[in-house]
Amino acid sequence: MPDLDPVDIHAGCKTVTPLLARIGDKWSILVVMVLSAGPRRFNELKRLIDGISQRMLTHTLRSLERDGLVSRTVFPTIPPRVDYELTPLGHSLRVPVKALGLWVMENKDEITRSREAFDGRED
Amino acid sequence: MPDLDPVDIHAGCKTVTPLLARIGDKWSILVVMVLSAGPRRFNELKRLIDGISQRMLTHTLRSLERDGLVSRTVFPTIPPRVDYELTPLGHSLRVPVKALGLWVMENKDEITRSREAFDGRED
DNA sequence: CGGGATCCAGCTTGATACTG
DNA sequence: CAGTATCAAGCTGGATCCCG
Repeated sequence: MPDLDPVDIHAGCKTVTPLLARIGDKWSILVVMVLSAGPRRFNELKRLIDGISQRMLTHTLRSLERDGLVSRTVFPTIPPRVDYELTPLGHSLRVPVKALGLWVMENKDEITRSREAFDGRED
Repeated sequence: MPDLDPVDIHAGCKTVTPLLARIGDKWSILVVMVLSAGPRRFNELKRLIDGISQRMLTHTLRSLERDGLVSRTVFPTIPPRVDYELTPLGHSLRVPVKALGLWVMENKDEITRSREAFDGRED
């Protein structure tokens, strides 16, 4: 499959890039990976994810929930308890993301060297 | 490989997320995919990539070049001619990106439905 | 032709304070 | 405990003009 048709390329990228942008934001992948071990409560996530603010954790979880990657379960107790868990869709996303992660691990040194070479030849 | 260690997860994500953010920007994937068919000149790319501004094409190409995904060749003719081409590293990136693209194609309907359901239950 | 320089609007992220 | 509200800073992307 040569996929050389510019129209196809555009159509394909317009659907893929938004997802890449979504999971490329500052915290989404981290949240997904932490949740891959099992359900977690809000403050549990906040503790496990070093450096995230309350606001950004809320935002990230809302976005993931909206896309159907994470489910939110409220226990009407006092104090309130809310569990977040990866949906099957969320779990399935880990497969291609891990493939990309593997690519990065295999090539990050080359990328680093390329950057240093590029930055070095600024006269 | 259970990868349940929070430290490992953090370490892994801190290396993967920056790349995701890079190729998740507005134009990078599109440029890479168009270049996968072979080398192109600057204005050729600008014509092929609908809607990109001169500034963003320059920026995107510079970033990709810095990371070693794209090579830049200048022909000292008049008028000047500059060819951009995917490096072997750039070509290899297409594999995991296509895997992610496939995941999106398979699940975009479910994502769309989830979003509509989520937005619908805003009271 | 292939850019660089400048300016600006909008979005993303974070700090902080408050609430049921 | 699990958020919401508000504000501010920084970054991204686009429009426009200029240049060898």
